[in-house]
Amino acid sequence: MDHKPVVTRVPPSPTGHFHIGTARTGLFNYLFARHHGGKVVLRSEDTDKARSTKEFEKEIIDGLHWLGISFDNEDSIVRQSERASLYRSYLEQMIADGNAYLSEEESKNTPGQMVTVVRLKNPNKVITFNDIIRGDITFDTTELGDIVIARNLDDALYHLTVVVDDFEMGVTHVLRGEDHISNTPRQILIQEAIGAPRPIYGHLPLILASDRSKMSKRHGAVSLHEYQKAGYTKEAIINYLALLGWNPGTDQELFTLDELVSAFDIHHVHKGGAVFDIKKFSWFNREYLNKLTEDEFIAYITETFPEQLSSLPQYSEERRGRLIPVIRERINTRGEFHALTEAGEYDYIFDTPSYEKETLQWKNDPELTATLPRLQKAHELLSTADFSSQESLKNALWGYAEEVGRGELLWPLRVALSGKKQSPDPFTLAYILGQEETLLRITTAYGKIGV
RNA sequence: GGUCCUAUCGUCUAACGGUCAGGACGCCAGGUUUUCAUCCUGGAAAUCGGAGUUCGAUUCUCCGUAGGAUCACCA
Repeated sequence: MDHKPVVTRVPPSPTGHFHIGTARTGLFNYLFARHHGGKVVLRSEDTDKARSTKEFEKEIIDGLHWLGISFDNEDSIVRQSERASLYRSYLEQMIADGNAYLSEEESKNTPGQMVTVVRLKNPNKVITFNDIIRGDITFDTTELGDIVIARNLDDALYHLTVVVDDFEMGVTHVLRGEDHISNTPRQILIQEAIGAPRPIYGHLPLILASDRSKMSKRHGAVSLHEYQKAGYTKEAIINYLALLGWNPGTDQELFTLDELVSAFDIHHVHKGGAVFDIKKFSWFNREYLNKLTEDEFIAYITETFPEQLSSLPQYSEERRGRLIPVIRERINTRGEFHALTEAGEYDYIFDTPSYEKETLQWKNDPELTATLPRLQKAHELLSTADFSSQESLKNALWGYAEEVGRGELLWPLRVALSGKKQSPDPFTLAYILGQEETLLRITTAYGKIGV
């Protein structure tokens, strides 16, 4: 029975690439707000002038948009770097009220230099706040001391800006990473000092690396861009991220963003951290790739790296086009597609394969020459076959294959066409290669066997 | 180390105090027209430990243990 409309916020700090964890926290704020018919506001926490950049800010905002996460202040995104005078007025009021004071001391950043920082006058009390995910959490703030809330009147620090902005922007629910739990008591102290109401807090479990520590660069890819580049679709990313630390209470696993909005229930958020499992993530990606039409799939493959297809020789557009669906069947991501073609896995489609003639021998045959008549018969059948589809080719050969033995015919035929022991089935191969090349390779095969 | 948080298959997770502890990913086996892949079927796989409350604890309480987060003039 919430009477106040819900307002959540996503406050990235543009001091680095768009972290996957930031994306998830943003997603949860979005889902919660939209589920309750409320608002989500975006705020750039760029008070650290030394580390914040416009480029990072753009990357993060673009990333959020790419994922489909929209905000209610799209045209007036709040930048803390532009609100110094607002923070100054709060600082002055706090000092006037005796809740903060100017303190002249040696700079921690540049030792030897004296500076005048603003410190909060800590009332030294025990604070208990209710976390919608974890229940009551109690801290004794005494040990915090008089925390520094601004480098000077015009240079406010994180804790102050967060509290002021959440208040000014009417934020009702603060959903953030578990790593902020210990920041909460000091922010509550500031709230009380400026007379701001306490929002409802909810601390989300962290995304963990496989060693169960907070996922960071040293564990590998952490930025959204890296996954985007590897070919993870936004649908898969949203879906997988939503299910890390949250469950719908049913067995459903595949969700669109809109479905997540209606299914989202903050009470189904877990307390323990969740290990990021790239295997399951890839499975989600594959699920979404499977929904693509062939044209969409080709667009997907060439989306960010048109040159990826160039690892497949250009000279045979036709074979390339027929090969793509075959590769599609065995990849989860664009990156895997790239790896396969780069590794030359399908070179035999474009270049005459080289192989030892012994490879042509079917395991049940006593000697290699046994395959000779079958290849000749296959050649004969294929000379008049309809090459317009895999099915028609299968029809052309199947009767004979049944008669002489499937493996007896199909095995040498595969090797003749691919030069490999592992490949798509011969019908598919023949279809991709086309009649002329198919017949040529069969001829080459029995030429190898010689007589 | 102080403070805080957490604890169900390898991983993500489900289970009004009463279930054969369920699902998914992955893995293994078998099958689906010859190999790989796909697909289908099946299988192995978990309640951190110890007390207590209770007729009955995965579930509630306490104590351990383990893991994590955080201890800035970063955010």
